Amino acid sequence: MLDITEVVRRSGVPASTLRYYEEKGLILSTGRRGLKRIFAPGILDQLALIALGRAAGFTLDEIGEMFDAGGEPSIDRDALSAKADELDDTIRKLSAMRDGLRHAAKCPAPSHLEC
Amino acid sequence: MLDITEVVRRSGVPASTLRYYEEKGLILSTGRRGLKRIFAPGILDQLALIALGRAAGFTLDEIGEMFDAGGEPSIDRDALSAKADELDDTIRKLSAMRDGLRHAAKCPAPSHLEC
DNA sequence: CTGCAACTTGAAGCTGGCTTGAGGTCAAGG
DNA sequence: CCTTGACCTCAAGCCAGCTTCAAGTTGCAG
Repeated sequence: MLDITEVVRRSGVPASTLRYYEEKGLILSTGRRGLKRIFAPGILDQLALIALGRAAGFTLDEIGEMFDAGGEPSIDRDALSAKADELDDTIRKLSAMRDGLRHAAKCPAPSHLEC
Repeated sequence: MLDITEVVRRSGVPASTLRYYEEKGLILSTGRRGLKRIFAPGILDQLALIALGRAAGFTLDEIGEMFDAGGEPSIDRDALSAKADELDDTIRKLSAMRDGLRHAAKCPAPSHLEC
């Protein structure tokens, strides 16, 4: 069991954000020591997952639909695989962009037109 | 040459957004017909590029640094390849997440713990 | 020449995702 | 037992990225 200070230290996520996520129902604190929130160790993976989802362009609400407050994937398998497909699409586009950038970075032609 | 109405129709990007992008210096209108902005045909690719960048998690300002208002990649090749590396990293993470989602969607175990 | 629909501008407003601030509460050290 | 300081709550504020609104042009149909 980790108190909030420890979670902040280990995850790098600010306490204000943890409270905000809890309020939104994305995470769950398992109790209090005095005033301080206490979290289960799994919170760390869960926060990593949320960060990942954000990087993937999902909103907090969408992430909330994909995983319950305990970090378990949603029961709605269809929704999950739809999100996976969305991700696949995003990944393909980003790969194209990355290749484009790398080419632009290397290509010695003064203007891109001359390639 | 396309007038703004045509650009809206073909790109799906609202006029208000086009004006906003122009104000920010991300795109350039090449003139006016009466009041109406006129754009070069390349604007369509450029808008696609901006959408891509946004999906990749770049801010409008970052996108503005990667490409000039004409849509040509920035001269700063180091910056471009740095962005490409960032993208690579993002892509790796998203792939991991996609695989996780797909697994969760398929795995028949009642709880994820039992895998 | 008149009307009017479609554009224009500039400013204000909205949403998502947090952060900040004022004022309160607790537990641990001295 | 009392101070201290880290946490608490609740409300307000902030930034990015747009959208909306009021009021003003303009080209074109009739």
